[in-house]
Amino acid sequence: MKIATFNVNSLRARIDNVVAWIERAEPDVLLLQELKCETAAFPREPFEARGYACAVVGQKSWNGVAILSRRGIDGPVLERLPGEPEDEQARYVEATVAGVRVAAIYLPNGNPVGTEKYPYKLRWMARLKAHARDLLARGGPVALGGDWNVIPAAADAADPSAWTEDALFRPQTRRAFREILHLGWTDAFRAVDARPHQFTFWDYQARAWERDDGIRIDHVLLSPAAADRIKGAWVDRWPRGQEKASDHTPLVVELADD
DNA sequence: ATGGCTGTTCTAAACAGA
Repeated sequence: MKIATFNVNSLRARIDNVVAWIERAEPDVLLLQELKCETAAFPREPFEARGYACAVVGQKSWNGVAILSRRGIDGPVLERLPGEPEDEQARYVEATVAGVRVAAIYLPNGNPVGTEKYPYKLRWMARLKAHARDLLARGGPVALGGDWNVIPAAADAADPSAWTEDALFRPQTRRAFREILHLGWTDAFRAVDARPHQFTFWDYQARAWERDDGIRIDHVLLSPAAADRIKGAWVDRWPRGQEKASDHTPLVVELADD
């Protein structure tokens, strides 16, 4: 089963790119972030026509996440991360696909540090940690995939010195990410690929893509029962080189079928 | 560097992203 995560930076602006990539890569499950559209405006037709069921949590203008699956979607569908009921931002959706519990997450960016945005990011990570512990307690295969907005280590940035005070790389951010890993999760990409500088995001500015000046911030974390089934994990750089590309590119994780 | 791009939007001399 191929599970992919892709921050599309507006699905309506990117629909041709996303459909072209699906036809090329044929993921079984696609976790989308930054839909930038309301749930009712989600373009289901091109996906359903290709056999994908859709679980969508959208929001006007910003955020928005979805799970697309060509192996069906089973409930219960969880449409928000527990722990802060007043949080209205569309950043979490979780459902079951072929016996695997999968979540699409869009973790807050947190910049600029020094505003309310950074504490919100840290609270969101604490909520995710608590929920990740509950998910592990169930014992089954789980994949938490998405735009984590975390650079885990210096090897995950072309120029780590440029990110030292950034919300994506501050020690507090990396510590919160490690706390989740240490519950028993596996960074699927790092489990199979030790090479530095394997990026999933390149800024639109300053010819960052052409200079390979990127960061690795899109991740799939696997529970032990899922990690035992890893067949491969790779970054697919093809979409980032296309016209009208998102600033992110997909990460794909392949799990052995039961 | 109040820089650099790209998207959505109360079409902005704005705001957010990362």
